Amino acid sequence: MPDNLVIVESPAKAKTIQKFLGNDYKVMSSYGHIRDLHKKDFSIDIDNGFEPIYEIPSDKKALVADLKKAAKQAKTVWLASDEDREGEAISWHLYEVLGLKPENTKRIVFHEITKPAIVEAIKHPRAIDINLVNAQQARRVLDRIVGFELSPVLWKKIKPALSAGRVQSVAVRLIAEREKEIRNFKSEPYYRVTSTMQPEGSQASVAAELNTRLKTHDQAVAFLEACRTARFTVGAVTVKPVKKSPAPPFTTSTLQQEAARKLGFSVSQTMRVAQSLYESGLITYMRTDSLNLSNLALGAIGNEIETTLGKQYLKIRKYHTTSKGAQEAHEAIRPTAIAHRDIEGTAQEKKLYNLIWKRTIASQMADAELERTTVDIAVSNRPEHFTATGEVINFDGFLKVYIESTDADATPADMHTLPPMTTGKGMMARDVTATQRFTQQPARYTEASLVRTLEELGIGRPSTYAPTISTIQARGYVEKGESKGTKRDYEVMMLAGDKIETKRKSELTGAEKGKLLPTDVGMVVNDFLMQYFPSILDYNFTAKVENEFDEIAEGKEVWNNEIGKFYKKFHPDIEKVSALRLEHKVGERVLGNDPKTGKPVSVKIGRFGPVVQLGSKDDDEKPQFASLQKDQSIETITLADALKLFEMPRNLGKFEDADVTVAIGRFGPYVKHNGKFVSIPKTMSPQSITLDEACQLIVDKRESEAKKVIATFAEEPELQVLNGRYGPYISYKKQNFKIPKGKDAAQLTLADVRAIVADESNATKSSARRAARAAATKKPAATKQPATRKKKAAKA
DNA sequence: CAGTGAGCGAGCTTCCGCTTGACTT
Repeated sequence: MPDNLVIVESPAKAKTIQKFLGNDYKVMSSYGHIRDLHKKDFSIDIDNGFEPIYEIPSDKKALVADLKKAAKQAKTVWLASDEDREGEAISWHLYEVLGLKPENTKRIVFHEITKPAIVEAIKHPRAIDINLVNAQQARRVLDRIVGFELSPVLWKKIKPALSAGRVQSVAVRLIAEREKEIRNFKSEPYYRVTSTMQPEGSQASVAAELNTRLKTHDQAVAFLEACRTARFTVGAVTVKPVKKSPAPPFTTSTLQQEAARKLGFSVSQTMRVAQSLYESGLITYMRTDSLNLSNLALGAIGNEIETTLGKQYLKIRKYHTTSKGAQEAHEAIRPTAIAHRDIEGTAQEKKLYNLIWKRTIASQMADAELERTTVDIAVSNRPEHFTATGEVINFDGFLKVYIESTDADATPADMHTLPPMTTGKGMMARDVTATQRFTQQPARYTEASLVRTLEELGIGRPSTYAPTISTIQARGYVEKGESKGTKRDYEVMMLAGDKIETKRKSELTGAEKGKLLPTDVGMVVNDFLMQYFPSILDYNFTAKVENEFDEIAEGKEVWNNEIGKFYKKFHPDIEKVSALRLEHKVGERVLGNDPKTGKPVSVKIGRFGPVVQLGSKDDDEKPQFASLQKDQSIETITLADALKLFEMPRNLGKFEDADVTVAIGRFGPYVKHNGKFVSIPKTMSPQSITLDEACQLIVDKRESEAKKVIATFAEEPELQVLNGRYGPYISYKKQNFKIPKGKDAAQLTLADVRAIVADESNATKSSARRAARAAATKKPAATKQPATRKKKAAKA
């Protein structure tokens, strides 16, 4: 047993450091925090200075026992967790739990996993910084107080199992407020005027645009009329050098953004792939807010650029973070060996690695030098003028390797040159076009753009961006989905030759895919929290408490006092709001009265989501309830639409002596007959479907069911060849397998099928399991009702 | 992807940050 025990946070890191330190050291990992507040209890002694009550979670007990044993055998224990608030606390918990002694415990830190950095760190040990630890305890206790006092208020006033917290509630607020902006947005039309011109005596064509937008149809027509007889002359020609600089190397949030834009990865997908690259030793740590690259890495990158591209492409740069609250315990995300351009791995791993490689290289490359030419073209009978621009790259610099993407809809940087034009030269307009455009509504958040905004606000940490997005979906506050656009007409007027031609065209506007949309529950919870707890939802709340944590870390404030001050203000609000007696349920909207019965109709959040209610609970008769459909919302539903929901279930009549009923279930409208269900296709509506149509659906379903089983085998009842929506497949113990191309499903023998199952399960085991896991974590977000979902999960 | 289909008076639910692992009834 070596004399020295080194404890780091991550096992992959431990492996690397073990190599650097050799046999005199044993390097182990704590796997993050080893101790925390109890999972289920409040675990804060309010009356006793907010003393936290810690426990070692059951899944960490074996690990802690191992660490304890190793610590006993070592002469010196080196606590090498990260140099930030959380890392310091991890070291402190280790010190306490392992029963270490000051004389044989050393605290060391490094910001990069390189041999020189580790060796240097060993030379400069220090003691645990208890002020920094206390700042972490304050952070932990504050989050627990906010989360565990606020959430029960929501259970009581809105719906069980909801949650609120310093980070997630602000994330929901951003999405909810953006949606309100969009709902209130009034699009204004305007006219954009473009022209294809050609210098006199030349065949070259020049794309030019008018320097102002025209407001109305009449103004656009008047302008085109003027152009009919106008002369066009080149005015000022300006040539300006333009420099472009590369983007800094990746942090967690910029990696998530670029992987979303360039590769279409979700935030959690990016982290999963990055984790596997990290574990294979291919990239540095993937949860970081640092832009720093180690000197060792800079040397290697410089060498790579110089030898493959040439010295003129090299420019070593030091980037400094500007993001709020960055703790910079690691390096930026980079390849561990820059000479490796390509790696072995899955397609996703290759793509993500390639992205990281390019970004890292580009960050140390020379600026691109461009020349931008702007030509003004005067219109003889109008004050406005056209402008044509051209761009030439004189030196491509970093553009040779990497161009950062933007969120704006793909507008490729159209690099083009202009033909020679000098002041005074005449221009011919081949055509002049006025196109009606509309001011654009604000864009909804994507996962990645939400992460960017949270980071800008200093809310959340690299390790929590992906989990936060999962949480707000799992709670049903937000859904990832498409918003159907609306069709909009616009006009295009074109002057060609002597004629002005007007065309009407139409486009789809506001259609978005993969965007984060607030649900009714999300909206109601946000409104509620904004009304009663605005200080917690304040975008600056985190920044403010971070300042206090900094004071604690510097030893200027005592953490218990700071939490005490907060609690004194916060807790009475909780008491007050819990005791409120509200006339209507939170978020309830009264739509009017049912014309038939005169009873009131209202919409609100029920136990299982948004419902419409007919009648009041004070009536003699019990009120009737019906769930809102997926595309309906509490805020926008009309009385007429709400009343329609009560028409379900409808009894259409009898078929083969059994009732045929129509209803709307979790997965849309369906026909029920004799205990069997058939989905109603989108082309029909549950309100208008006839008995004949319904019977047809039932018969069709029977037919496809009959065709479903292609082959079964007496020897293996669980093995079947079935006909699915996407063609024939093999089903075996709840798993499905593709049938290889070129084989006739009906002709397969038992041996064939067994071979396919054996082969497929061997070949795709890891990826299939990974996919299953992804689906399992994703599902809760997609379905609407938590209660039924849980039952299912338990069964499965 | 391979098939699902309710209830609105049981119970329990929840935070943020560190880190990876993964029973077979």
